Amino acid sequence: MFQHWHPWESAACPGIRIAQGVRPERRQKPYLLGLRTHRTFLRCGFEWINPDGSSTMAQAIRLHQVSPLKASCHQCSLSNLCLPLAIEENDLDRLEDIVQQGKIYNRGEHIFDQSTPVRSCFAVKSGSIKTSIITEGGEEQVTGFFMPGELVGLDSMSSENYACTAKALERTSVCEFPVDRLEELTGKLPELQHHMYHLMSQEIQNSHQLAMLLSKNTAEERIAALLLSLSSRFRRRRMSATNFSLPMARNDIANFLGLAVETVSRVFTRFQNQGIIRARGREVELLDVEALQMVTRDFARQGQ
Amino acid sequence: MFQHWHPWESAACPGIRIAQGVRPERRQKPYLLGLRTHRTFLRCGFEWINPDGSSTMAQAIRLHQVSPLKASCHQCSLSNLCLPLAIEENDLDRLEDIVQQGKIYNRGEHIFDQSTPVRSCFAVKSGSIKTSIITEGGEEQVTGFFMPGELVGLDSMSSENYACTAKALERTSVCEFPVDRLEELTGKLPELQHHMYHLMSQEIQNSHQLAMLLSKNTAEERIAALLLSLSSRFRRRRMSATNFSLPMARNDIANFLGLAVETVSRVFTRFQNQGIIRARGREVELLDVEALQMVTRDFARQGQ
DNA sequence: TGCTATACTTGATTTAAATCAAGGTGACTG
DNA sequence: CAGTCACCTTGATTTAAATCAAGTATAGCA
Repeated sequence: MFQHWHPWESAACPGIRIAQGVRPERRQKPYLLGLRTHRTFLRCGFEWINPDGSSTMAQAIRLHQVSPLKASCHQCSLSNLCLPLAIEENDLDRLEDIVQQGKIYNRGEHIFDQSTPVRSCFAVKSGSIKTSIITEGGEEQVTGFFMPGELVGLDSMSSENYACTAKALERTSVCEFPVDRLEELTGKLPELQHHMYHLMSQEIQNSHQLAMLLSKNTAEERIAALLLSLSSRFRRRRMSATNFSLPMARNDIANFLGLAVETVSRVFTRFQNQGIIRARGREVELLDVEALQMVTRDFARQGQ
Repeated sequence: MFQHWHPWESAACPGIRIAQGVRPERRQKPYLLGLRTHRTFLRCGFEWINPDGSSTMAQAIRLHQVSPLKASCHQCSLSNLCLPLAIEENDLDRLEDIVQQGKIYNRGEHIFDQSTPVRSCFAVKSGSIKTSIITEGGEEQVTGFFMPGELVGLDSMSSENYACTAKALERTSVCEFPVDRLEELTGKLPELQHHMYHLMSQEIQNSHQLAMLLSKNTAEERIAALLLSLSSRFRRRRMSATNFSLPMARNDIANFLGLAVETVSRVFTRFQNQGIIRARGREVELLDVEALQMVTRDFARQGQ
């Protein structure tokens, strides 16, 4: 059920800072609210919301290392996952003409920021990225995690401004596709256009699956689903499906799945005690994939 | 924050039937679970999952009334909301060539069914539609409500099978756009292609907003947000923004927002007691829009 | 006009998960 | 190598919302 799953996220987001002495009112009957992950006020990447409501810009320190090499989708090991997937060998040159390859971002750096003008969408070449949207109040909702070969920024295609912020979870290199040129090209290559439509509809489906998970599933089910999603995505990339390193912090998992960090931690421990997984920090080993699948499906079973 | 909001749904879904004597296990410590809306087992439209796990097909009784008139986007009152919005007057003929206009569905009828081959996407001409996805277990998650001028089926563009089921919430007429011909046309009309990308990215954003709502907001906040979304969409259609009739049942609202029906009912009552709205059945009057906006934003405020 | 089914409401009780609190762990730094 | 900081874990308590239960409207229909 959750096989085809793109969204996932992570990042020991170093930009996060807790505002001091701020007590957001959430409930009708105020109850001393701490500043929980789940509803964390944070530096928005492009601006920092101060406790008094004012905001100050924070300069993003980026490292735009444009590779001297010409883009070469021909040789890319991800060509069967990424956009080249949809293109004939002979048309690949035309994609290479528009792609800017080799930008590298360090952990925590922003690939693009919410509410800034859209220029490009990006394919992950190595590393991983999380995307999140941030409300006026400074609350964050992680909307997805992206692995090599996946396209980031589809939610902003043909919009004025980016709808989300994309942040590198680790040292990450990306290929950049300027949207206007990409649109132009898809107008000429029907297969590429078809693929873009497909990717975008896929993205909608993923997001609906996430909504479903958030609205109907328990903490255990959500986390099991995420682990399985990661597992299958690692497998597709020829990496171990049972032994991997989470690119994201518990914090990000919690935010993505609509849980508190503590809950995520507890579920990990519970799964560990049940012998379903072994986890030490971000290192995870899935010991019993079937059991995990049972957890995600349990709720869908009728009766016994 | 929730101004640009498409998803919404409804429908006094007459297909819903409660399976007898079935007690799905959801919790670790089983607790006599009833068959709640929130996790309702229902006839999937195309098949009915029996308590014993078997399934029987249910024949959809449709009414394909193809209008004798040729499609005329030129005269359509929705041309400033629908696809024609993106097309030059002179190119409109080409859109009219591919659109099949005038199919009418009665309340509860399916426009298309999840897991059946994709043929077309649909624009609502009058009436309203809800889309939902259904799991193996027969659980439903409403993913969106669609009003006149909005496009249904974008989550299935360029896919093999429909990713969701679309159901008429009331007597509804639609225009049908065969996907293959639409793709072909967008290859020739760059503005139309741009618009399609835009609509689809919009759809992704909507879905992310929904995920955010589900994961971070209280019942009151969710319902206030939905009411405001409906309000603004009615306004855009030149209808009263404060006095309207909900096209969907409480049931659908609950499902869409990840709540139990009882909770929806209680919040409606609470809002009414506070003088924010007046509601009698599906008839709703927004008495204090500002107050509603406060509710949705409250959580986003820092401190007092 | 009453019958029936579905939709909606209200109240009492239970629960999963959030919150608060206070630890531990581990990596980097001066 | 002690100090710092971010991240993670565990326990006790609280809470919003679900569940269960039992109504009351409302609409369609014979």
